Order: sequence, then C-alpha cells, then structure tokens
Amino acid sequence: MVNDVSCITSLNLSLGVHDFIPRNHRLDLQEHDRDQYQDQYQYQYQYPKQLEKKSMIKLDQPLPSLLLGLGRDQDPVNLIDQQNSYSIVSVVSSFSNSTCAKRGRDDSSEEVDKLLSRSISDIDRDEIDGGCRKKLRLTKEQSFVLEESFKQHSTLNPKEKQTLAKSLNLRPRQVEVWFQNRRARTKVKQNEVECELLKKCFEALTSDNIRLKREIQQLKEIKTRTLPTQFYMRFPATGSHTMCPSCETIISGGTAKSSKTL
DNA sequence: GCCGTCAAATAGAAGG
DNA sequence: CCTTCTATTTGACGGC
Repeated sequence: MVNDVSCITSLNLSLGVHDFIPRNHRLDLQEHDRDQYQDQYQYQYQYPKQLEKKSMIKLDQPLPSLLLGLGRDQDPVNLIDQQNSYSIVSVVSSFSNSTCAKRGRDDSSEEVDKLLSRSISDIDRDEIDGGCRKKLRLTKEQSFVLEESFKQHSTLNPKEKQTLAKSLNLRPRQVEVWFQNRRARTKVKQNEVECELLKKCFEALTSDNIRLKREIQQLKEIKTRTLPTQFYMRFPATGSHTMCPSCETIISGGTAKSSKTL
C-alpha cells in the first residue's frame, strides 16, 4: 500500500513499502522527468548533471519507507501550469527540500510528521517556507530582470515591489530582500574600490613626502656649501670691508662695526 | 532600510 | 571519474 501526498511545488511524499529508493530523495525522478528537465531547463546546469549521477538503489527486500522527493508521475511544468499558481520560473527556482534535514536532523522527522498529518490544500508554498530557512536560487531570467530594475532604481517603492514580484512570481518580501542584499553588496564593492584608491593615494603621497624631504635636505646642503661664496659675491668687499646682509654690520678683518655708526 | 550573520548552493582544486 | 575539502556567492533572517 502506498499513500502519496503531493503538493503544488511538485513534492512527493510517499509512505509505504518500496524495493527501490533513490540515492537522493529530492532527485527521485523517472526517465521522462529527466528528459523534461533536460529539455526545459538546460540552463539549469545543476539538475541534468546530478540526475545523471544519482539513481535509484535496488533493495534486496522491500522495506517500509518514507520518501520525500519530486513527483514521479507528475510533470512539474504541467502541474504548475494547471494550477495556475507558479510559472516555470518559480518551478525552476524551487526550494531545496533537503535544507531542513541538513540544517537540523532532529527537525526533519517533525517536518515529515507535519506534512503527513496535513491535507494537500494545507501544504502551500508559504507554509513550506515556515519552520526553517530555505534557500532558493533565482533563475537567470529572474536575476536579469531584477538587475535591470536595480540599474534603474536601487530602491523600490511598494508599488514597484509588488509589480516586480508579481511579474517574477516571487513574493514581495523576496524582491525586497534581493534589493537589500544587492544594495549592501554594491556598497561593499564600492568601498573596496574606494579603499584601493585611497591606498594608492596614500602610497603616492608617501613617496612624494619622501622625495620632498630629500629635496629639502639637498637644498640645505647646497645652501650651506654655496652661501659664503654668494654672500661675498652679493656684497663685494669695498677695500677691506664687507657688509652682513641681515644685520648690516660691516666686517673688516676680524672686527665688526655697525654701518649705522659709520 | 541597513547591517551583520547564517547557511544552502555552487565552483574549483586536490587527491585517490 | 569520483569523492572530499575549501572558498565564494547569494537568499534569507533578526536586530536595530
């Protein structure tokens, strides 16, 4: 006996007796699902690659098992289209269902219990979000649109946020968070660039400073070497007398007299 | 809205 | 070719 509980994110929770289990439950796909992914989402590099590697494990004897994975007999694209809830875009950027198990193993059984005890209608996207942090990867298309939007305005007003969220099949909160992160990372990069610039500026100023100090030193040396000659040239001796330019003292031989007194 | 932080997803290197 | 380890990217969250 097998009871399947599916939800609109194309999760398949399966309780029963199985003689096959997937190596990785979240990649529990049959051949035609794999083809679907390869055809529809070639740009999603990860899935086809992993699907080639991961396969079902045959058990020696049937065991009671609880499987949580993508629906076997459901075409995720068609399912979503039928339900008119989320487009292909949101299917591709789906949540990783292994997140909870990885984050806290103790929580995983509780999660499964919760899912089992609820009907299909109870399990919607928002509720799966709750409980633990989920990691979603935006598609290239979604990222592109967000980037373009960010180029125009780095902040969003509530209306723009709503519109963007709707067109990308994301929650407004996700768009908001994306913009927050984008702003923060832009700032970090800008700071890095400015820091690099300041560093170069500092280096240039330091070498300039050294050069100028050296120049001053050389000028001082030149001054002390050449000043006496210049001094005598500027104030040629009249007879045996010379005049000091600063104090106007006339030096004659070894004696000095003030010119004012003469 | 910003900031610091966490943690999943991913890429790439290293080793067998 | 596969696994393991490490670094980076990025979606999400809580506090302010």
